[in-house]
Amino acid sequence: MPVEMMIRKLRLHSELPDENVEALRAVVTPVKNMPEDSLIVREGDLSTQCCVIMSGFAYRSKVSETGKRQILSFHIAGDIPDLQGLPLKRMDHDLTTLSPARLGFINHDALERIIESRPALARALWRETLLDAVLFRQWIVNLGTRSASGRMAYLIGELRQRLAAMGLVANEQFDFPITQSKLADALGLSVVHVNRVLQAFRTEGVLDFKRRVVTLRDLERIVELGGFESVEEDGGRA
Amino acid sequence: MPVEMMIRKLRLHSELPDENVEALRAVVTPVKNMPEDSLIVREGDLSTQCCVIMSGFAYRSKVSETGKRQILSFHIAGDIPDLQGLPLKRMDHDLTTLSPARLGFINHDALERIIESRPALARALWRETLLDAVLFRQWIVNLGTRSASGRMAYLIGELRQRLAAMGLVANEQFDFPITQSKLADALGLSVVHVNRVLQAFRTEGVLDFKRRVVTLRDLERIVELGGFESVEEDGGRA
DNA sequence: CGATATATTGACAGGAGTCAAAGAGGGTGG
DNA sequence: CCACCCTCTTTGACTCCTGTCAATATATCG
Repeated sequence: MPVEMMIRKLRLHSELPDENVEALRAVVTPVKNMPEDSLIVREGDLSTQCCVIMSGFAYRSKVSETGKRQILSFHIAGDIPDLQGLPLKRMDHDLTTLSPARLGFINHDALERIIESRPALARALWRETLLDAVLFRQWIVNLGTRSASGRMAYLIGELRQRLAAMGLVANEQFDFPITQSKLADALGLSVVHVNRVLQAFRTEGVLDFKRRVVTLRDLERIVELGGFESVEEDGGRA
Repeated sequence: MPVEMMIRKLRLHSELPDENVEALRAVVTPVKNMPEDSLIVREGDLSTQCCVIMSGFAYRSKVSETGKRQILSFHIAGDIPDLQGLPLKRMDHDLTTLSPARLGFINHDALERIIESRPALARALWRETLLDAVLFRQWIVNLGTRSASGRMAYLIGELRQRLAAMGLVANEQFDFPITQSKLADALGLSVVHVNRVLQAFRTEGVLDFKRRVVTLRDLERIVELGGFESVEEDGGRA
């Protein structure tokens, strides 16, 4: 049951009665398989449903008027990357698969109906969209205050933590099928420089980024370089 | 009635019955005057109330482990900059006054009580927190894709638009009492370079940043430099 | 009118971008 | 099974935007 990832993540952040969880589970439509680089929703679209990542990766991005694409965030199994579309409707960015992915969908009308009578669920979803914003703020700090290698280390560190919470890290190694060009778009760097940073990490034994798989060789250094600090340990719960 | 700014902003983004607005107005406590550079809430705090800016400016910031402070956003009259504290409770960043400011406060318990029976209001607040996230995403694009002057132009352009929506821009001129050092922290640049950019803008007749007041001399250029595009014209309404 | 914060300048250094070309990998079709 | 192609990665040379350091000028304020 791949919906479990989503449930797991929600319950990591909010207390939820079983009944609410069941109601939510019931409105997730059958899974759809999508190849990599498929646009799920486009900036400007009016959303009528939101998507649940069952497996694989997705990313949100925007292109600035300068023509450069900025990747805003990466999403993993369990995430609902366009949940904010429920209240906002109009998408302010694109959502694309990074790898082949299995997606579930939740129709907005159906979701509205079930949260109407379930305040705890409504609140949990609100919190979920705000935890998203927490990551954006951290990303701003990352872009604004760190050097190229620091940014890269931070990205890997954050990803590792989120994947670990979903049980997707084994032996300090995880799947992350991304090109250096997309890394560059996420970090606000040039492809060439991303390559240089990765090379350095490899030769210095910090981490290895081969064949869609990241291997963390010196977690200590990564945490240090990325100035990474643990987040959402309690999901901000009171 | 300085609460009107907040009401005005909410209604710009969401349809709200008069009754809801009255209920909301009723829970805003009397205004408190704060001098500039006063910390309103600190990272790590558990919020029990949220604040409404009646007049003046505030900013949200985080310090990265490198010791550098990153300013995440600026807030103006009408904003509720820590609204996300209602569902999240634990603050992930600081909130500080940029200028002397008049603030109102809304107790969380009181707010919970009034939104419990007013779904439209609850939804409006949810949307408000998400519009905040829209701005964060744009800021990520700004930091990740633009040059120093582009970032500066974008900041000014965004601020102008938000101030204009609150009726705080006259003759392409508005109050913005900030030091170059804080601008640097917001833009991810050094103070020296911020100074250079501002100098250039001044001599090229793009804009003037004197004595806490910004004068836009060539809006065309600013929009062009900042690649600024209009947002929240409809607040994302369906 | 000092005292302190802020703004401004100049010289210099260096991280990251750009350009261009060469390798590697991974598919695909014959 | 190999040749070919296309995308992605890697390298090297060179440029330049932005940071750093340090000194000076200007504001602001009690």
